[in-house]
Amino acid sequence: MIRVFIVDDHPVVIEGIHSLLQNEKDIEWAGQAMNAASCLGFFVNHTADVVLMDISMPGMDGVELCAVMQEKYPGIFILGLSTFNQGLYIKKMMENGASGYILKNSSKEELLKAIHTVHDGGIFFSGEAGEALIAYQKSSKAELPELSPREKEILLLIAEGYTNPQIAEKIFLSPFTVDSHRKNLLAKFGVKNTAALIKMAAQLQLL
Amino acid sequence: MIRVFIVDDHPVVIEGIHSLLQNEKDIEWAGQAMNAASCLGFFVNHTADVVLMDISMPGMDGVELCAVMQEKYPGIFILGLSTFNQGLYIKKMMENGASGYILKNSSKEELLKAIHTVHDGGIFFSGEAGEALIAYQKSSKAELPELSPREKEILLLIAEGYTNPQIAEKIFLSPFTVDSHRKNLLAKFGVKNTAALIKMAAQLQLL
DNA sequence: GTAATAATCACCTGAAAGGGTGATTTTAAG
DNA sequence: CTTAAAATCACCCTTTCAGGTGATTATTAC
Repeated sequence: MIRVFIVDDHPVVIEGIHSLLQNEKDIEWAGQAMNAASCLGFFVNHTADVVLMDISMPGMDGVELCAVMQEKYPGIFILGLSTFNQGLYIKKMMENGASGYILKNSSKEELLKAIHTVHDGGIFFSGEAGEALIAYQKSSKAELPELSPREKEILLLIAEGYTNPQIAEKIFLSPFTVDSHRKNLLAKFGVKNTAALIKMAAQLQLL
Repeated sequence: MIRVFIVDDHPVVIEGIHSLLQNEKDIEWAGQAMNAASCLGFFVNHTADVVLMDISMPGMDGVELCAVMQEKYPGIFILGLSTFNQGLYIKKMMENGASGYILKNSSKEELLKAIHTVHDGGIFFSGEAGEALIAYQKSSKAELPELSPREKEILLLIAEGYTNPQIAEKIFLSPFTVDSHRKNLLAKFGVKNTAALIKMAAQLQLL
């Protein structure tokens, strides 16, 4: 018997998964939560075997919650859950100890398979999620670069449309310095002009 | 008796809404579809009163499908459905004839209220959706500019990091022409350099 | 304390972008 | 058929960007 708990801020999704799982003999509905706090509250006095966790929630998101849960309850398997097929998120979830990732547009069969696989200690990726992850890793060795505070600041100003001289005036620096930071940004992102820089920054949610 | 049909590519969502509505006496489940084509197929021989329509689907998306449905079956009320609270989409759905918009993280009560309101010929916005719409209209006079196919094409290439000469070579145009398009893009977006252009394009999901 | 990183400043050069103006040619829509 | 919009091409000039190289001064980590 696998006790399944779900954290998702969409009642429709909770209801949908509940409904899909309710006739499964080897699956027991442990409970549900609509945000990270109420999830953590639940596990103070209860437990579960597999937690289905939405990636995007108000307040603490799935990525963070995943890390906290794994630290406190390392025996619980976490299965990421999202409508998006965003490689970056999948990667972050996995780095934080999730055992798999499944998209909400998966079939009932796929959902069950994911739960069983994860419960048995395996790793599960729904087809599209796997593709998204691979596509992500291919498309961007991206590895969002480590930016210094100054670089982040200047990146934002560049994105706003300010030129080097304008930025220099704005934050009281030499235009040469601003230009150095700008060039470092290009180097760190591995791109060769501002257009590509801003595009990547946007995709990495840095803006 | 209100016959409700749903179009959504997420089985979990279909199941969830089905489950939420199945005990409502004045609501009848007309059917479901997981994409635009199968939805249009259904309405050839059947009908419904209210259609819950996901905004983001593979192939034709909700915005387009909404327009097609409204043209063919003007008597059917359409209620937009999404996990996102993106003002831009809400606006487009409404422009294409939807009668309202509701987020998937709404409660059962809100869902029922939305269905009834729309069925009675009213307009319904779930709280957050309304806020998102207002926030969108405030934040960006953005009004995503109408771009010609050529402009879209060149915008993408600029975002990829290609320079005017490179783009010219790639699509067999004079560099002067590419530059003209580029300047038109800056004008249409109301920005003064590439950085701001790409940032806006990214925010408007044009990349 | 010392090594590594961040932050700062400087200059040279050529390429690219941005502002302005104007024009011809398709193509689509009425 | 006519009008509007899109697409095409051209050249002026100034600013900004990008590549390369090198250097000094905090700040932080070990």
